[in-house]
Amino acid sequence: MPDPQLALTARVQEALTAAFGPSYADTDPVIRPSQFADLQANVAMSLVKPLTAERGEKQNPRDIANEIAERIDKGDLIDKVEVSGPGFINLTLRDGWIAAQADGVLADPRLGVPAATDPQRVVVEYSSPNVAKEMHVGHLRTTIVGDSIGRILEFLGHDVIRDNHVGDWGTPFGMLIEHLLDLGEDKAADDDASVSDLTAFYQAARTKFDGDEEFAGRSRQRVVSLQAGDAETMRLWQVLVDVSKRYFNTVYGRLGVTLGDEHIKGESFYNDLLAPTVQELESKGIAVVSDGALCAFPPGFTGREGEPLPVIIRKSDGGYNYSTTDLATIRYRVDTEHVNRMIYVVGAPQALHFQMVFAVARMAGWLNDDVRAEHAQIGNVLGTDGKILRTRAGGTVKLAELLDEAVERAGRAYDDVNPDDSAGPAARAEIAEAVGIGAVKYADLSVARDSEYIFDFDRMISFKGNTGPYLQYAVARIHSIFRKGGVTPADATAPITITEPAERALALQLLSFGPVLEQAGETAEPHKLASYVFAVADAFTTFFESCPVLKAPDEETKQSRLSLCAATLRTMTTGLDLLGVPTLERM
RNA sequence: GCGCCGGUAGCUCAGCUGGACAGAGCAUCGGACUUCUAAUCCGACGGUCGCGGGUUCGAAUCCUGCCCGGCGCGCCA
Repeated sequence: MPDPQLALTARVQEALTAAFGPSYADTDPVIRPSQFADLQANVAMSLVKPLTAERGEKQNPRDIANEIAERIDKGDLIDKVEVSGPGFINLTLRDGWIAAQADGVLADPRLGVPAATDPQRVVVEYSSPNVAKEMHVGHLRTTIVGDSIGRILEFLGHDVIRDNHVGDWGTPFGMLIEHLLDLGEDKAADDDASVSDLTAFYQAARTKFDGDEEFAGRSRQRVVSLQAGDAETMRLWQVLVDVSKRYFNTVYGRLGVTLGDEHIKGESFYNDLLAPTVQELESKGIAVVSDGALCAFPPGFTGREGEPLPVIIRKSDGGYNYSTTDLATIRYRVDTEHVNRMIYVVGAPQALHFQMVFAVARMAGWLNDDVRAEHAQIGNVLGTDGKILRTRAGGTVKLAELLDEAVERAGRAYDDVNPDDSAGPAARAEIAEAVGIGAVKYADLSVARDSEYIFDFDRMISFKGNTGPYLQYAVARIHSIFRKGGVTPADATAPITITEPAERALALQLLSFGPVLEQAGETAEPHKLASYVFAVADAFTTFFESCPVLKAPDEETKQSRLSLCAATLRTMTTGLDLLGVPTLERM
């Protein structure tokens, strides 16, 4: 158990029992980070009331703190116990304990992160682009954040089902298929520009649909054929899907995202499940007809005039919509995939939609306390002007172009630092790619996912401060030490000893990887992991400046520091990998 | 009207399982390269935590009422 907070909690609880009796055995000692020690126990103040009642006279928090403090068994865990202020108990850990725990981290393939005791099957739904549409910045965050959530939960030992809920069904496909026919479908099949520029393709279809009655009519007819499963229509539909999949995979590959074809379960997948889902809702009395549409009215949701707000599950024309699909999806995941948790990594504007769909799913009994669904809200991406990010021309920013620019900027930054290009163009290209992509991803992952965030190239690729490049650089410097020293990180297994404050701070930092990951997984918030990796890098650079490794004063110190470097390296690379940020051996 | 997100240092953001003087990065200013990568490090400066009540020994954090910005709200997804 390398987690200092847990270790101290147990130790202080023993003291609480010793001081006040077994009824206090489960009292939370409220161990928190401290500015005056490693950690502090804040329990004394909150015990004033119960102890006053119990003892019949007014108790003083400082006295209570002293009663606890003098009963704390320091053992090999605690170095110092001090009571200060109104009743804070400051706790300083023993250097030897920290070192021993760091040794444990180094020796553990899981870096001291315990595997989940109650592994869950969890669906992470993310990215979810639309077929026949280009991916834009809006997809960036859901893709990157969702991927990291999946990686984190998987590392924690959960059974993660990645789910790319692509928009590959519904009314738009009538016009898309007709437009494809007008262009000549053979053009699409072999990657022709007419479809590879998906945005233009989609917009052209849209324009025709809005302006050409004959085309619009054909399109509506085509939707009916599609819903009916007409073979020729399905074939054309498949052409569009295949082109789009190839395109998605190009973007995913470049982003280093773990999504593949096997994770695609688009809206079309649930087509056959829509009718049975609706039927079940009807038979359970949840769905009723209103204004010709079949609706469910979850309690507590009202519209503009205070009237009950419906979830429409079958339109008055008999067709289904996205609420129907989402409900069928939940039902499928519960009945067939037997999941415990569903995480929807989707934009914040859809909050109301998901609240209502989840409410209906609870009414239907598909969701309950053991089967949870949560909307991991993703805030909008803004430009430096604070408005929704757009190109100068006012269009949506294409993801592929954005990544190109990031890599280009990273390349230029590399040139500034390394003007003679001594490592050669291949190395330059590799570094620029990793730094550019890593910068974009880290910038996205380092802010809380539900807040809007301002996309600013200059900041994310500035190589200073809390950025991807800074972290990659810290990793590269550790690699450099091993290269120069002629040893590999795997060879560093000597025990860690602590003599310098920077060593102590770094080793202590390494012990928190597990608790941080657990928290990030619980709340589906990768930015907590990002903050942690930055803190490790920060502790490392301080160590790097003040504690020479290869030129350490003696051999034992050198070996110890190599071990510390190795543990740091693995913690950082693992942490960055769970964020999906690439690392480099040199840069 | 209802719902969601935000309002914390000049800028970008953490902190919000309540805890001791509110943190980081950038920017600004001042230092550090015969030493393992200076794409670095050390230091200084900088804040009515949107506003008012309430709960508490203690509130940026919890409750409540407002204000400001953004977004969403019957048959598009």
